[in-house]
Amino acid sequence: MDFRLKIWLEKDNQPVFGRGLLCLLTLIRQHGSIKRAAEDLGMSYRQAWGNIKKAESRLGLKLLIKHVGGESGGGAQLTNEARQLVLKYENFMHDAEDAVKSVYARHFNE
Amino acid sequence: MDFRLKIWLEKDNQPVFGRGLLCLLTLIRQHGSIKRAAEDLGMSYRQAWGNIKKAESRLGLKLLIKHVGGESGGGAQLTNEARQLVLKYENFMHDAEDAVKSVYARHFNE
DNA sequence: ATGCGTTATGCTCCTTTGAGCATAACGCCC
DNA sequence: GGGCGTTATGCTCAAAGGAGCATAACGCAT
Repeated sequence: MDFRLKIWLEKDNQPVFGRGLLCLLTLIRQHGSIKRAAEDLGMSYRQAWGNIKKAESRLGLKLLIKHVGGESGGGAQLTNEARQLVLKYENFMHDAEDAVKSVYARHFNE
Repeated sequence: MDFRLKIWLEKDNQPVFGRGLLCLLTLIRQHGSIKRAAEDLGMSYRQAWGNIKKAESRLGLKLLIKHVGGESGGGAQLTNEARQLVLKYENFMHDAEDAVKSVYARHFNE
């Protein structure tokens, strides 16, 4: 017996940031490209792009600075707001998981 | 900005108990009937019954003692194992929510 | 025997969600 | 100008999950 946990941020009762975006933005930061980040996650570019757009719309802020055409074909970089959000959510999720883990141990491992 | 949280128990990497079953079993206990519990939750009897059956199969134990026919047409009662599981999960979830709530406050409310 | 209310179960329909295809636009490089 | 790689976006298809309908079986009450 084990437990699982999902945590995400909401704004106006709509989901705006969860583990999916965390992974996506982290990889975009590494690669400088939405396309390659999506491939790394095994998800379609189509979905990655749509998720980001929806989150941006709900949050009311830009997460990515994107440029199309040029030397490498184009690319994407995280805005300052996106970097801050990634950091905040990452720390929050990590601490939350630890907290729940200890609560679980207290309730289930005797 | 706010957060949301989902917690459930797993066995062999398969979900076996979450908020849905908690509500369902609690209402079955009150009403003595799967049908009326499902109606109270606004879900179909079909789904309620299927969820319970699947959980029983994955857990490898009976959650309900059911009888069909008779005075009131039939009914269902929780087994001892079900009552224990409900209690354990309820306490675990409650404490986990409190814990995450305080983690959230620490990270987001300054 | 008939009726009633509940459990038990299959089947069809609808909605959601993601996958994948097809383009278009763009800007560097040759 | 042609090719390449990336962003941008619409469309179609398949898979999953829930809703709801249609029965069947059962056992008490009348």
